[in-house]
Amino acid sequence: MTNTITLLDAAFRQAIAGAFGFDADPLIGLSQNEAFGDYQSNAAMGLSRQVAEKTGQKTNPRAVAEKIIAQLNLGDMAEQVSIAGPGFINVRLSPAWLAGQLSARSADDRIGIEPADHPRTVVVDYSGPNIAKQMHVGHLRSTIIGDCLARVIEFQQNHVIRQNHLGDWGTQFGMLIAYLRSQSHDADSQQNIADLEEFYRQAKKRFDEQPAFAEEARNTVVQLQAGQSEELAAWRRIVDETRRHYQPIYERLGVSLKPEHERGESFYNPMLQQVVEDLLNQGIAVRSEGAIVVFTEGFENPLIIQKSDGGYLYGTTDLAAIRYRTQKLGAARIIYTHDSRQSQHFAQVFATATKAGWANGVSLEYAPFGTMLGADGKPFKTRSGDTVKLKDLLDEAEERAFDLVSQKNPDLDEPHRRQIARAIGIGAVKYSDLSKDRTSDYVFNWDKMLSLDGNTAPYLQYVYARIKSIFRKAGQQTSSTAGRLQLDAPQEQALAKHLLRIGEIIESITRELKPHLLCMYLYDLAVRFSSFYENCPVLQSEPEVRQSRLALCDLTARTMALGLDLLGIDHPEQM
RNA sequence: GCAGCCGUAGCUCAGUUGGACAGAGCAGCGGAUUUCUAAUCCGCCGGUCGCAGGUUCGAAUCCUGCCGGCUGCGCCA
Repeated sequence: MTNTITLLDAAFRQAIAGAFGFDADPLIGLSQNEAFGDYQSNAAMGLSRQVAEKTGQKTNPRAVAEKIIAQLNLGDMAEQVSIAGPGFINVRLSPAWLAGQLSARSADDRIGIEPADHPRTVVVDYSGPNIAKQMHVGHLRSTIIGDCLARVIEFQQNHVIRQNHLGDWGTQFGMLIAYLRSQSHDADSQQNIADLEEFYRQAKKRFDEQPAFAEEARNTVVQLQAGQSEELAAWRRIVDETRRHYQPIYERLGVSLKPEHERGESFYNPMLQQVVEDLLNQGIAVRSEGAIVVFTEGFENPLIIQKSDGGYLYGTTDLAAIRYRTQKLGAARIIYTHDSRQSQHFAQVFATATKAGWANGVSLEYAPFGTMLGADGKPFKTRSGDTVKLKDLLDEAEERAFDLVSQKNPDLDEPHRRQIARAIGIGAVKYSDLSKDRTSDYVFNWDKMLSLDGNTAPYLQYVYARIKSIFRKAGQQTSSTAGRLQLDAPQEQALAKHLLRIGEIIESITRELKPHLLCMYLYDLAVRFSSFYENCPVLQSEPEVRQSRLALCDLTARTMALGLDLLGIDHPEQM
């Protein structure tokens, strides 16, 4: 169903055209203060000048507003349209219209959310763990923000292609493979991820200390990149082992990445030489200080695409990936969810790809995010100053949540408490991250994210569980909630108006790539529902009111469930 | 040095892209419970939007300059 804001936009646009004979943006937005109304148009102030220029007559903004209203036809949508202040036009939606809208949405599988006008193929590049290393907190934001964006854009019925750009190629693997060989680890020996990490440390040390080993490591890279079977087999074992480590973490996190989404750096290896040649042929790349580089406007230092020893760099890989994604995958939009410290790198890569004509008509979008900080305002570390492993973080989240659940609901059996604790603990970690504007750094705080008060995952999950509890008590299926809605209480109207907005939110996230907009929406939904819950008895009401309120509960639950699903957060039936 | 990001209530964060007296949560204070899950709700207190100019009918938002903090910057990714 059409978004309210879109309906108002169309009606006001027509009214402006009718009043003044030209098209203008009605500047429709939510009212900042509900005392004024529900939506407002801010167009009159700006328009008064335009009108004066075109007609040569001075018209004050309030008079402009009056002329717009005279032409405005909102049908049965509005209960009241009024002018306030310098020329704001306030619209208050009518309860009857709201009730009709909600009934229609109630009957719809997508609760009335329209798909994108023009579905596109969208590549989302996120997570990108490093091979032979454990995932740590530094991977968390890319993984969950990227996953949320992929889900939202996919829900809009765009064709989303997830791409996990693994760090699975490069000089470090020569070191590691050479080291493993020297330790005479035979082909069948199974190293777990922690061993690999330790071997890597030792390999690095030996690389720095022993020239002969360094030489061997370099040769091993060459053999690997040339496709020598023995080295390749060793490399595959390392990749497989690392996957055995991160794939369960994805599943535990509720992240939708699967092995089929993996397109690591190694995948682009065969294309790198061609990328460099093409850029040289086009005169975009030049030789400089023995390397092949691309200078981009606004940056002193160039993007290096081939080292003086002939090796390629991650910029080369990123360029090859853009080419692959546009030409082979047919991407119309490519979204990169990566650390904001990469901004310069991506600016240079995008500029180069654009110049080379590899991104014609394709939108290259960088969705950067800030750093996770500890309570001291410095990057989040363990007490001893080490990087926090993602696995340890999730263990602690579940453990803390389990203590809370056990405290609040000691009667449930332990397996059930564990299950709820998983949803709450993981949900809390994800939500505390997703609910902040991704561009800024944010402070990680266990107590706040697990609190049941305030803008937290548990609070949202609690609202969902409460609604489900009502239906359990009611002893009826949600499908029997259909029927006429009546919105008499102010809390019912406030909830209804908010429910109607979900489509607008989804749309703006698709555009702005900001999951926190969904979090704010859901929190507001939870607050409004809680207020409704306090003031409007459901099951004890007269049959008609009861039916109407059950429908409101059902729609709230479905909206909450959808929102949490899009965030990748579980919603247990019971807490 | 060059480039980018940031500075909003004691704390953690919003601020719908230039609109009405700057909003939430937490903490603090005060209320509500024979409840449908109180893991809740309601109220109060709290801000020179880093500072100074400028543009505009109108600025937390745009421009300039300072102050303070973070980040990146040729052969790692």
